[in-house]
Amino acid sequence: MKAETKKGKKKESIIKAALALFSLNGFYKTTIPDIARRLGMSAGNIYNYFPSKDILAQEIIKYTSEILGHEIQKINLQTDLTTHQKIKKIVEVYFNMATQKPEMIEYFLRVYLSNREVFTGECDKMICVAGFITEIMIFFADGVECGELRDQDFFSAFGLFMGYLGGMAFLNGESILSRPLESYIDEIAYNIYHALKT
Amino acid sequence: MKAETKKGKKKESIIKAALALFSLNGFYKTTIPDIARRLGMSAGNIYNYFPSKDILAQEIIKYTSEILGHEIQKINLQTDLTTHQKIKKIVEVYFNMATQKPEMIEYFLRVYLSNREVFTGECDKMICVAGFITEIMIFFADGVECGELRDQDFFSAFGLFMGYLGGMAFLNGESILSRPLESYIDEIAYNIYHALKT
Amino acid sequence: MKAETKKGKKKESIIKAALALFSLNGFYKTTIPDIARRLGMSAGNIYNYFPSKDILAQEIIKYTSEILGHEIQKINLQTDLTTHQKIKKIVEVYFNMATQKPEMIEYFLRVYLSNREVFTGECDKMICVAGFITEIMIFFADGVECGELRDQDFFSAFGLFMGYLGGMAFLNGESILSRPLESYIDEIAYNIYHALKT
Amino acid sequence: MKAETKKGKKKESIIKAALALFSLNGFYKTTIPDIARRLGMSAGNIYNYFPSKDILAQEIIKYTSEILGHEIQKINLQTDLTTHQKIKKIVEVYFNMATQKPEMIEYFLRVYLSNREVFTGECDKMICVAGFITEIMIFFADGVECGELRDQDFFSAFGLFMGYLGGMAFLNGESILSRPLESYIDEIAYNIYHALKT
DNA sequence: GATGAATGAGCTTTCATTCAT
DNA sequence: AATGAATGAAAGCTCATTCAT
Repeated sequence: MKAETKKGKKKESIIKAALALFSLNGFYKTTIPDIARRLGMSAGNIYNYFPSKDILAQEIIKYTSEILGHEIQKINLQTDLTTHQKIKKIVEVYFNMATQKPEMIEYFLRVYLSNREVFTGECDKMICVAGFITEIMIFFADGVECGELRDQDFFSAFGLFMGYLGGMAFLNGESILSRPLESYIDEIAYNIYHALKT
Repeated sequence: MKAETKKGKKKESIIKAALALFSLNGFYKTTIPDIARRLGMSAGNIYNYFPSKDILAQEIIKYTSEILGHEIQKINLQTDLTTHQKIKKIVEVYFNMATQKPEMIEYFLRVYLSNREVFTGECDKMICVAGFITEIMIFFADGVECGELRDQDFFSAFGLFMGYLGGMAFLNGESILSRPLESYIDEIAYNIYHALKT
Repeated sequence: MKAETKKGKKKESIIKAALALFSLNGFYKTTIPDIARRLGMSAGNIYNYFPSKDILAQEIIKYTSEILGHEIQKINLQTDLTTHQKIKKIVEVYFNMATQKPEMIEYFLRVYLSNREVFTGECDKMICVAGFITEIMIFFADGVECGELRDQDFFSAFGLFMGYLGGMAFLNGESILSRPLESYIDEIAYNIYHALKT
Repeated sequence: MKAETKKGKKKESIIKAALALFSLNGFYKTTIPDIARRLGMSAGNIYNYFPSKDILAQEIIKYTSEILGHEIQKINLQTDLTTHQKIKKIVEVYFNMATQKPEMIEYFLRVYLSNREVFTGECDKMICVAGFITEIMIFFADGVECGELRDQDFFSAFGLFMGYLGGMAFLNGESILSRPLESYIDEIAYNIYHALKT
């Protein structure tokens, strides 16, 4: 994503607009004209930047995965933290996003995870979110290495982590939780830690 | 669902066909003619049983939620089991479904959780899956009462449980897991138990 | 319309129900099931009495025309009345119908006059309302004969009479008139009389 | 109706085609594909100009009302004419239209007056034909002011005028009249004048 | 690059009518 | 006579995508 070039900048603005709309209204309920309108450009012109709606959706998930991955990476780099503290930080970052800039997480949950038929080809088998998954892998490997986490199948831990956080974000989005999402951080971090610790 | 009447039987057969197709291809990629074709009936006739595609989708989630709820209920009624054993049973039931009759769980994950705009009205705020949620609530309350589970916010426990299982089912559906889903039962039950225990 | 036979009675009840619905919602916005529902019978059964929706509509106009014609006939038979008085009576009858049992007049205006494609075959060229037209003809001929009305082309008089009354009924139906329809009787009878008198 | 712009021109061409078809075959018997076919364009494209069939029908009545209103206005502006002469002119204009370009008048009679459910919202209560009605109002007020017409309820006069002309146009359309429509001009103008004069 | 009119395929839904029961 | 499930044809409308300008 050479956001420096003019073309790169425009692509990113389209990605942002489409991300907002897709996450809010769903992939199929968002039309290309909708996206164009939000940007004040013509529908046809979007095709000068992305060859199809599907490809646009794929680019969005890559973009989103990169940004979320970066956030986890920042935590992974803080080597002075205990694993429990890292877990808390990750939950915190995730929940803050879910409440303050919910588009990315909603996109994950409601567009990427559901409309599998859209994310084929280059995006098969979660390749397009590899950046994000890798950072979770690193977090987990670190925890295992320093003896704080049990050495188990990675996906077993990954499913717990991401399923749990996603589930809570969903419940929050549905206004079902009795308290603000952020107030759950401590107990959820506690639960995750106790599930995974040695 | 008076499946005894002729009309009830037909309704159920439509529900089953639609469930299979929706869970496989998504709500918007499945057309009413698709469903009709699978049943060998005309598209128009489906409207003699369900007034709209949306309503059909809502009836399906009710149907599914009832069946899944029953499965959990059966476990809840086995009072001789420890909470850890119950957790294992629930995971087992869930994973068996996910591999053997994946439609229901896939429907939950890919249709119900994602296409929120479809589940409005009568189905707002997860009302249509209340049957299922209630059973999980009972499981949790029992565990707390007998002292095996920590008394925490229900949704905190619910999100863990369902997010985790859903996450694993998803990874399995994407053929990402390195082992068969069932082989994860023990370690996942272990993780959940340690996350929630006192 | 042998209303005495069982079949005749049922036919009439269908006609009445259909008349009410067609005049209220229009021919194309009224469905056969709508009519059946209003009668508490099945849609299919209606076809045991009328071979098609179009034919039903045609039978209705004949039925209506007969009844309206009878009303005019009653006035024609009152030989003691002056033509001006007869005009007043006709206007009165018409407006009373338009306010108290508006179905027939609305049917005339909004179904019969507009959906010409429905009234073909047997009903071409207003044959089906001949009964009514004939009575107006008689009224006019009488008026001419007794020297009160100018002898002009019948349709010139007929158009005035019926167009005028229909127009007023329409305006009334649209709630556009500033006063109740009945309050117009005198001035309208006056206008008609002065238009047609010798 | 900015007919100058390209889009305006196209809109007008759609209006004209739809007007012709609606007036000939009725609103419900005319399909969007019918209209498109007549224009050699695709059905979908019509929706780039009018958001729905109903709205299209409403635009047509506005368009028609404006044109008919203009014709009356021209007569109103001829201050040298007596009221009787004006009436004759109006009848003449109306009948000429009815025979030479019958779409507009047929549209009035068979689409606008009958399919009330289509002309809701912006078009409620004859708002969309206000332009035309206003000119008739002016004609009537002028006639009253100069002492030639009796001062009565406007709708009483309006109903006479328009009901009469509409009725004759209808009879003509049904090929029921014994003579060409234009041949009735004099006697009808006479009738109207004598109905309304002081 | 940018526009937006145009297309065409496809969708949900409706409904008169038929027909087995 | 009566039912109502079933059909099939068609309608209105949407939208990703193309392309002339």
